[in-house]
Amino acid sequence: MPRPAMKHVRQQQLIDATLISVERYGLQHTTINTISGTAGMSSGIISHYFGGKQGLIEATLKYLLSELKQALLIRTSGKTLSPVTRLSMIVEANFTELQRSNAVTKTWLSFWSQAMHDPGLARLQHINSQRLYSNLLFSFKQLLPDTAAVNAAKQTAAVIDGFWLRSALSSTPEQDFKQAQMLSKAFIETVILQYGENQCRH
Amino acid sequence: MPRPAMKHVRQQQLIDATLISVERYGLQHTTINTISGTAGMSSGIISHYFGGKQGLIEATLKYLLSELKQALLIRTSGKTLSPVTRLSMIVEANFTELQRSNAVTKTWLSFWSQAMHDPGLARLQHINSQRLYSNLLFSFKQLLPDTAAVNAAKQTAAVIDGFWLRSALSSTPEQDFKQAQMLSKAFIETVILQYGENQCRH
DNA sequence: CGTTATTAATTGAGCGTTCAATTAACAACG
DNA sequence: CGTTGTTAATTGAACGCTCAATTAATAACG
Repeated sequence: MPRPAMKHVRQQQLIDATLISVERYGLQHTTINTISGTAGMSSGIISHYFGGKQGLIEATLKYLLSELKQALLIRTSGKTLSPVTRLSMIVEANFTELQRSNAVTKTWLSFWSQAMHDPGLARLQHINSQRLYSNLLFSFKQLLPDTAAVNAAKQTAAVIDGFWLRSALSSTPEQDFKQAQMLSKAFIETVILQYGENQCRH
Repeated sequence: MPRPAMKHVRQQQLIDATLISVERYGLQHTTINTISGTAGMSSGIISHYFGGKQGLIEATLKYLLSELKQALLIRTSGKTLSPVTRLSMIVEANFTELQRSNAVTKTWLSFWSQAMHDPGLARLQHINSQRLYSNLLFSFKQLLPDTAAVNAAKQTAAVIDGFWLRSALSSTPEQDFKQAQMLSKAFIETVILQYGENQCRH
């Protein structure tokens, strides 16, 4: 059955199966058997398409990173948005349904803890962390003086990641994620408003 | 060598060795051999004192939780502090030298990802998360109306956890932690000040 | 000498990787 | 249109390794 398109399909199926397996068993107890079993294939296929378990793990992380990137692009590219609206879009991109899903939250957390000991994963994690900051900074600079914009961007990045983390670990993730999104946007308003107030008094 | 005090000492030595091992190899590659080797003992001792590897892991997490609790108590108990000062103390307690150390950041992250699949660890994590929020809420309620205080406490908890996470994963943790502490306090000032401004206009 | 503390060796389950064998699809050819 | 050769896709058993737990032996006290 030599089908050239098969490779692409199989790889995505295995990535999906990895997410499901991590959701069910955690990364620690995810084995090539739990993954290949979930995908309805045999264990050998993983080494064949990804060179080994580690290769599949990294491919899965890259997939999540690209999904996060696209979530923002869909909301912004081609459109002309006000800085405040664009900041809202950044928040929303980080709280999409996919990002809130159990499978993905568990996977992100597992990857983060692994990233501290794996230079390859650390690099990917760092790129992602920087991207959030850069995106925020771009919009804040259109609203605030540079120094204030830098601080606002750093604080907002922390708020988003912090809310995301606390929601993911919460016993009621659904409602916590929803409120997290609101409070993140409220936080941005506060930061901007605060500067306006200060300016009145100076 | 039956020394009654030995038990206590050995247990703490093994907990310390666990932290060192997690720092060096990550929780994933931390084995009873890397721990007992670091402690200068043999592997069997872990089962003897903790019933197994998992028991030692949980004891180590409990140790970190108690250290975090004490860091705040030392800064507040017995003293009469203004609400704003107390909020500063809460921030500082979450960014102590111990909490910033490589061994501890790696350990926390590993535990968090495990907590999503281990009810025992999840319970401990949840208690800790709630404690930060409760502590913040207590002081904010002395400064703001209830609704505003609740939101401020949630946002501040997210800021602290978010900054902590981003600093821990940063390639320059030292300076990032330092700035994180500053910007966390700055946010608290902003929230309080912001409310004062609003009141003038209403 | 009995008790407790500790070690060192052993066990057995679980894991990722490898690879020879199998299957399925297409292509070339008569 | 059927036969055959070729190639890619896939399987799953076998292998070697790692690790947590167990065990029995040793050492240090009272």
